[in-house]
Amino acid sequence: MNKDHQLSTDPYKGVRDFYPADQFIQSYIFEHMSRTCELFGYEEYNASVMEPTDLYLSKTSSEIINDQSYTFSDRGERSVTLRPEMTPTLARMIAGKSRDIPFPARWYSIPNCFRYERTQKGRLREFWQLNADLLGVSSIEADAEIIALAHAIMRSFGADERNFEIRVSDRRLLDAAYDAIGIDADARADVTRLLDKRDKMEDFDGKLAKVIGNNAQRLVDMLDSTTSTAYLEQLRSQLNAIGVGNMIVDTKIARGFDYYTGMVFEVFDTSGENRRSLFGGGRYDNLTQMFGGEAIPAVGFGMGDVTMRDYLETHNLMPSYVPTTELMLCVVDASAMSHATKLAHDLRLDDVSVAVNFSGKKIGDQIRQADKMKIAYIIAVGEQERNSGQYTIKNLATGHELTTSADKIADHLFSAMG
RNA sequence: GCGACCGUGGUGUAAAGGUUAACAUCGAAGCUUGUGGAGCUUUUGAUCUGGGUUCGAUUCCCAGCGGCCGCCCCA
Repeated sequence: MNKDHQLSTDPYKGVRDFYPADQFIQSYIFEHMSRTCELFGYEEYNASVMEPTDLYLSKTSSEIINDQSYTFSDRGERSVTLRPEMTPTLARMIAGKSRDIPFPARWYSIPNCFRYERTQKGRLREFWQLNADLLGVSSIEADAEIIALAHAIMRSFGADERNFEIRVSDRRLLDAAYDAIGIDADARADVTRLLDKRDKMEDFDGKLAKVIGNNAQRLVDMLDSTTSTAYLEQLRSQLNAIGVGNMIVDTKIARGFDYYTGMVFEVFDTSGENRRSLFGGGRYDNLTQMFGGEAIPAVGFGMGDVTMRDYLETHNLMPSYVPTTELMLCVVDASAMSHATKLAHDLRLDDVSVAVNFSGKKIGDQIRQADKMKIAYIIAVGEQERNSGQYTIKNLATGHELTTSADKIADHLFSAMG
């Protein structure tokens, strides 16, 4: 080992280590996402984190792929990109087997994605993002289901409807206004991006005027005069019928991306200080066309782990750590070690998660260690137990003890002894 | 890519242009050779990196790196 250069224990810039307590939170978030998706009939899929760079070129601006992605050449001089998002991968997979997939298809995945950019609150270089998509149908019921799914996941985390709201709009509103005013195709993407940031931007009017001149005021007036549409009201009524009561129409919601074609939505944190956007999605009916086949209508959303973790912290919804290890066998002296490992083996056959303490430390230290690891139960194993066949289960939280024979230990643990 | 603030043991804090960088906590050992949470004793362990100013820099200055926050961007 080179003495001049001490290896750092820090993770790479912008990515996280997940120590057991962190991974517990991560798993908690993933499990609620997965479980809720599956309750709605969504099937899980996955893919490699590496994609050919070409996949992102047609759909994405060159600045983004050049400056904000992890792109490198492999040994065969192919250009490879670590996926910055999942949707192109999904479109690729769907288009590749479109004849074999029964539509409508309901798919979800929780991939990690990479973006090479400056880190800040809620934004890291590696994040995980639930992607849930409903493909092959363009009906309003599909739009409603996607929003209801997003709502159900928030509820599964314990979020109250008062603590978040679902702002919904429709890209067709924008397109109609663009048509009416005669904004040319080149300017539309820029105008949409401006509109998307309208509330948080300074001098919005000035910047808009720069792009479309004196049509700016007409456009703003036209959009502001539209408070809702028949479609959005129908969507609201469908959502009400399936338990979603916090949808609001907000025609200022645009979403930054060009590929949306219909309903768009964004979920906001409504807690006092930061009423920020948590995640969102919408309908994109043309995306699979880039693979040359027919267009497959689709609607979906992406929900990031970093933002959700922040939300859970803000609203005191973080779960407390519970280790999967239920029991630690504390070995009183070295001569009892083989007896303890045999007992552990038998308990595992009875489905008990059990660890044997190999430390050789004093029994008190072993108990302290089990307590620090938040393990619920310990059994001291020594000469007494070996001779008598009787074991004392101790609950570390309450201090209660219960003595029983080896074959009854599992039953007692599962019947939630105090 | 731009800007603000920050960088002292594993963690949280303190101090000072000049003797041995302090406190708490955690870790290790013991008081206590079969039962944890308290107490006491002992003990390991730190000034991000490089350059400059200076007799002397961990402290001041510059750069880099890292953190955090904002902007840009957000596929």
